[in-house]
Amino acid sequence: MDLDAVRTFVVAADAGQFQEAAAELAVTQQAVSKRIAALERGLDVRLFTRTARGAQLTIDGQAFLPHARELLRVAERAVASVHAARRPLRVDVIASRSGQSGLMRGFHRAHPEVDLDVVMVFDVEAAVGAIRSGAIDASFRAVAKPGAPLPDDIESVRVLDEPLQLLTGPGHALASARSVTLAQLVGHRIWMPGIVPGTEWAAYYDDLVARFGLTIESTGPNFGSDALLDTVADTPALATFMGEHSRLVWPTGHGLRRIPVTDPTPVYPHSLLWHRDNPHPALATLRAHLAATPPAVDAPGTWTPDWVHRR
Amino acid sequence: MDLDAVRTFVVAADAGQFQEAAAELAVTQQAVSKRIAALERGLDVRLFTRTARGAQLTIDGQAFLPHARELLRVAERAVASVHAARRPLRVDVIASRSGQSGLMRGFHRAHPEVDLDVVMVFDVEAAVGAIRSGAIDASFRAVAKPGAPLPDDIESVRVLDEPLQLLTGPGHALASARSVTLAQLVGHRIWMPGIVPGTEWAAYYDDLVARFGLTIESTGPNFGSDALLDTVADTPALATFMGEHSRLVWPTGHGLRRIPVTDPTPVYPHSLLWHRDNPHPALATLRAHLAATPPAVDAPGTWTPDWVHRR
DNA sequence: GCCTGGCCACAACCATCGGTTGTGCCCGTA
DNA sequence: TACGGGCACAACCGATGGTTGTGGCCAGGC
Repeated sequence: MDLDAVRTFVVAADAGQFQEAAAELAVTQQAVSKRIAALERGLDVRLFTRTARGAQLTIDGQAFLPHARELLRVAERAVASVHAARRPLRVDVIASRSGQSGLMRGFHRAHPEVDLDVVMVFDVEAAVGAIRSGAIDASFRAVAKPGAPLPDDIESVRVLDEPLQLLTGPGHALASARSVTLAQLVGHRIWMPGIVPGTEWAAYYDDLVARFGLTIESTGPNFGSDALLDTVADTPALATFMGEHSRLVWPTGHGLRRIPVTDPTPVYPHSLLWHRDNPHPALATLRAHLAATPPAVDAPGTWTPDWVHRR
Repeated sequence: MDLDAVRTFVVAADAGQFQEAAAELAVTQQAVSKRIAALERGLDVRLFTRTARGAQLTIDGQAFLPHARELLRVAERAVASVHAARRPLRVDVIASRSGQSGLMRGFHRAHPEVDLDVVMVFDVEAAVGAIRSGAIDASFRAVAKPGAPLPDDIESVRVLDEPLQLLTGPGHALASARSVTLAQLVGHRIWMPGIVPGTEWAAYYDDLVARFGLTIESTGPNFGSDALLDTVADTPALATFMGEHSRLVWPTGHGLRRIPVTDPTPVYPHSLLWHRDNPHPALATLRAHLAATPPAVDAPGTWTPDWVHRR
């Protein structure tokens, strides 16, 4: 299937004849004829009945036409998604299934007319670089990590404090607890593979460890959340942290438990970052939406690192 | 933009390297490299960063990826729409904006999972032929026209009586009437361009004329409903009939009036036609849906031609 | 009833494209 | 430092898709 052939088909169907379609496409009538013939050969179906006064759609052609138009629409949007001018709002998130994705879903429900592209860059440093270069329009990140304040041209606002929960298998010592305090976690092994030193998320957990004396291991390669959950479920001595709003593919029959953490509740501080001069209209819409659904940040009984930007 | 290149892009993005993508696509690594390079050239953007250990998506590549997947999905559905096996349910309607379209919208709301293709064939005779050949699965038509009973292998059921309304411009003698009787219409000129002798809709209006002594002119070419509405709006001596449920693009500022017709109310009898042996599962769903929303047909005070199939 | 005009398909020809093989460069690792 | 894995470039070649030229078919007019 060739998109040029599909476009030719649509034009010919609208024109009702190959000749006019050829003129519109600035090719010869014979070229149109060959394109349509090739499309028909590829689909193994007749799309037009050729008459002396033009070409008329067959029933199959009629059925195919709206799909062809849709195909061209989607192709156009695909091209637009990588073209700087009038492209969808491009937002970076820390993980596709983590807390800010909920915010984005809410935004999409409230403003379905806004086109969105979601990407993931490495860390807040890369995000800031991408925002400054115009590669992305906004980023949900924790800011700023120690010793690296945000540049002047990057603005940010706290939008969500996401409580961390303890995730354990059924055999874990704390598996049956309704909730646990941070003090209770001292001495337990908490496993979070994939933490990369130097990133803002690593800094967050470093601070958490230093402040409350926890034991967090980030050894071993990160094989994805499925493998992580499998391991935690099968290893009574291991637990892990997980954002309250994260939507994982929840394995059934593993007996996994999500346990709230209290006294205080560690919360991951998501901020929205954007460039001061970014003119994308949808960025203003997103900011207005987030401002209109005021987040509960720095609530009593919650903990964030000292270096987190306050409102 | 070449769909093969898009497919290659998706496979390479999933694989994380060109080599593996090449194996999966049964081409050489060099071919993959060239396809991706061509796609990047066409989009004027870099989609991968090439490393010694594979190829990684750029931010643009990440943004493009879901659009590429969507593109392939739509292409697949487009191909399926003309392939006999497991294609969408293909339904013929008499006009895209007439009454049965409302039924189809209701069906689509109730069963959004059912894929539909809507086509228009010439008349009930062509529809029966298309149903018997398998070109379409069902048809909304008035059956049967005089002297042409339905063949045994075609089944039908009345699904909707659509009242006809009078459509006039603001200067028409009946423009301010709340309703009109058929007897009142005698002597008025009713213009319905595009009626083709020999079709079932022509037979319907022929019967209407013969029974109530109306004057219906079908002279002149049919330039579409827009032109019809324009003419009716500007010509005080002209009116036309229109189905109560038809959804036209309603021109504003023309002062067009829709006036119910009574004593009796002429109704257009839509039936669903299908082939006795058609195994398409969605056809059963459609029939069940229509049966579950029982139509009011042959209601008191309505008129249909004698030759219309009764329940 | 024949001629004419409009429209599409087939044939021949040719440039471009997209595939292959062969090879070189780069980078992470033993 | 040598090695291996992965990607890009070059040369080559068949397939593809464009063009021009031509013929057939059908509808409408003389």
